[in-house]
Amino acid sequence: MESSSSRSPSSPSPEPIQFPVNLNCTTNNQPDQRLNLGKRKVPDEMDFFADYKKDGGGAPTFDDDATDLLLQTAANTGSDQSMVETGTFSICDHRGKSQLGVLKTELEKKNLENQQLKEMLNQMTNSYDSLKMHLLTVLQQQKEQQNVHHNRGGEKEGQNCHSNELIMVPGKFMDLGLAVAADTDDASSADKEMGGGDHIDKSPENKAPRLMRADSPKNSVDQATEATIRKARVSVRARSEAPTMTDGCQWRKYGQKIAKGNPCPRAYYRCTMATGCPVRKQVQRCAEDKNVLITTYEGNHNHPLPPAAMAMASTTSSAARMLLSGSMPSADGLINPTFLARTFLPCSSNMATISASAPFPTVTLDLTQTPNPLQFHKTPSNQFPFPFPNALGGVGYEEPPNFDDKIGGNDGPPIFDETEVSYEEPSNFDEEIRRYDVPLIFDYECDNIILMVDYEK
DNA sequence: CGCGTTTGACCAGCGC
DNA sequence: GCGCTGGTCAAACGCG
Repeated sequence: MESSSSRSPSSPSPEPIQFPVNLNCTTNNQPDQRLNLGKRKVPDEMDFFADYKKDGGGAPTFDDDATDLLLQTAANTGSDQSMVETGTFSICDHRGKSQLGVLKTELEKKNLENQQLKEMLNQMTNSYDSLKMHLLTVLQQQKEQQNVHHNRGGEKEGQNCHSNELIMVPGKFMDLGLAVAADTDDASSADKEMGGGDHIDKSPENKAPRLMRADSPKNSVDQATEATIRKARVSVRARSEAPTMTDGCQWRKYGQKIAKGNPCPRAYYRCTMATGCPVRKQVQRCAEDKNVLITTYEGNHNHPLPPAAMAMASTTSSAARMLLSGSMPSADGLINPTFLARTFLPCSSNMATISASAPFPTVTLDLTQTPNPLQFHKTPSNQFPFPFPNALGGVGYEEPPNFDDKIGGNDGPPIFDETEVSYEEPSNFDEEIRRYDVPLIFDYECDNIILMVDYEK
């Protein structure tokens, strides 16, 4: 935050900002770089010196210069050149030897602790993987049972009935999801899915089951979830004085309506970043609180997104995938999406809700109650336990033409180093950050940036 | 002149 | 069948 917020807003050339999400505290932003710690070979180092600097524990008489000198001693074992050059050898000699031992012990302790933490992480990852596989297996079994049921009793009712019946039943979004085309990489099919740019899902064929690939259970479930999410909507509630949310995409207004029960007009936008992009959004102010802007996204982008747009898209798509996945049936019945939301989003337990009463499953992200704006969170790796490529809101994993120049990668989304998150923002990123007071959540395992937008100032 | 917004009309779905 | 409602279209309009 320091590097992004302290920089002059009128800085002509954007420099990479170092988000302080640093697992290993390599402290690039620490003012004192004389330690030259970057040459050390320990990859997963921790800044155990911060303890000394903070509370002086174990070395109460240290000042920073003395600490540096001692560390030089430790780094240059066998050579006293540095100490001689500083002219403080006699002062630090005895204290340095004792402190060197303390530091070595501390280093070993931290390495051991680091190893234990790694083992814990591995165990948690393994448990998560096994749980996920178990869930997918159960889902597949239930799906097969449902297919058998519909084959027996639902044949004369036709395909439309098949999907319509399921549409309103919580926990059966999987079947609803199968009713939509899955080939969204194809812009034309995506457009067709949205009604060819005219009407959304008004043709009966759009509701007919069209895709049931006999892939592995995992693929089948993932595809179904993916399709469901394409169908789903994500509603974002945020406080804003602006007429619309700036989410990084380009939108064209194509309609406005006064909806029932809300005196504020509802505006309809479609994405204009690419021809034929099926993504729509609706913007409406809350009837109860005019300061609250409700933005509802629908559809998938068929084009690459700029980083700023990817952030918002990641938020919506992640929420959709998480909560819709949580709405799928489990062995013990319906998994409570609120439970999942509070499990995976503990910092925002009241933020995410899901509605199955609407024609489409709708996820609502309430960002008007963000507890800690401007606070960076290091999320657990299982915060969003499902992959979310190109899901709702469209996290396009294709780079824009100049994406490589900005991110520095050739394949896929921006890759964040596990030990140091570095990211070069677009030219207006600082402005966006300040404008929205955006705290960032990094899901480092998924290489995902999640913008939690709090418009309230 | 091109592009985006506004706004009334139109259409489809749904409930009664 | 009718009316209500949500969603979209498209002509008119404004702006740079």
